[in-house]
Amino acid sequence: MTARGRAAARRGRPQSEAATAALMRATLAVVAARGYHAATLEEIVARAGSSKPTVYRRWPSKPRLVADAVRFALAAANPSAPATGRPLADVRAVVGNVIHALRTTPLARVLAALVGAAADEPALAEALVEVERERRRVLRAVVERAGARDADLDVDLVLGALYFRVLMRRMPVDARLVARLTRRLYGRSCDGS
Amino acid sequence: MTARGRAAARRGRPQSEAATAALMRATLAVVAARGYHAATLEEIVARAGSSKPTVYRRWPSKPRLVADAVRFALAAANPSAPATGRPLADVRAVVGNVIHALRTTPLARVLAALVGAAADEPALAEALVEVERERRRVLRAVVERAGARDADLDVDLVLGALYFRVLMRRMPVDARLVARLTRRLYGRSCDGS
DNA sequence: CCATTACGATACTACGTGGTATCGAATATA
DNA sequence: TATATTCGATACCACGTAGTATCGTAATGG
Repeated sequence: MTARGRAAARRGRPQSEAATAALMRATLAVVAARGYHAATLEEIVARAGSSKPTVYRRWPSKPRLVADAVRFALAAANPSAPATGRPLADVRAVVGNVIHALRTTPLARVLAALVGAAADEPALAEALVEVERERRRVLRAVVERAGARDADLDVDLVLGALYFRVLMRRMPVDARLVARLTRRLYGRSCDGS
Repeated sequence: MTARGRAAARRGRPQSEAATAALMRATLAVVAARGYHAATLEEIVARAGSSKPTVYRRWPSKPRLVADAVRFALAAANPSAPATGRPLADVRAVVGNVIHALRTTPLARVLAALVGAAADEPALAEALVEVERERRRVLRAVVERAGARDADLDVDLVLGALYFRVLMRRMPVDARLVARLTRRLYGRSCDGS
């Protein structure tokens, strides 16, 4: 995704993986703080203790840099689905993971930036859909086991409610949403186990 | 919101309301087509058959222009809540209105642009929250009558699922979602009427 | 008819910023 | 040691565009 092909240990100085990781982190932080367009390469590079040429040796453009930074963030915040044998507990765990990521990482603000910039930059639209697909894959598995008749709809409901709060209402997500959501959708008065 | 105060019918040539409306429509169209940042005043003005000075006589900046354009769009697409006496029909009607607006107006793409730019431009964040509040006011009334225990949560679920599809999954909303949503949340197997 | 204000057209300024070129130093292979 | 490639620093260019200034003209009120 970033370095050039692993063709038999090339000659000169190798690319610094530390610099790459620092750039990913700095990109996320600056995009989260300023939004996509107001995030400047200058600030990203300064924060990473790196330089613009180092960026452009890895990524061909700003949108591609940001798109990879988003994938980098997701990989660290989307653990695979648990399977404890208690379906409701699994749902609560996954929903809790999403909420925790939205509360404690810059991912929420970064996604907001992506949603707006996706119209302009195809690379960002692609990254956005990938993020959604990965989240969906994990959540769908547990809501199916919880007895959902229309698992796709349930995923839209759960993720939708969470992102709606963050992106449109612009209010922090509350950890108690885990209980409210699971009770509403899989509570004792309806089906579910 | 745009013209100056109605202080005793001032002297010279009055501001053209036709030009104002044309600018609102053109702003919505261009922001929908290009996103917030790539939407240029030049293109908006050309499309409206107007000029930049005419814009800046009404709004002090681009974000304020776009913010008012969003309010303008919402006013045309958010009818007040019906009260037919049949709660489920009322819910279906309001959800159907939202879906219809998302399908047939540029509002969806405009909101996507707003979500991203809101981090940068306070005026857009304000407009975004206002749009959400108006939608919520209407929808909340009908879901309360439909017997929702936690009306705020239900509004988040319904609007969240719809906007989630549009903003993050980037797929068109389907008119059949009305039935799937209302059945899932207020269907016969649970409470509801 | 005169003063006032808005109109659309056009040219222009000011500024930010993505991206490139060029440096000397560092780190790798052969 | 020679060669290749990366590193961070810095300066620079090219470009787009928000916003302003200045036109001559059109529409209102006094």
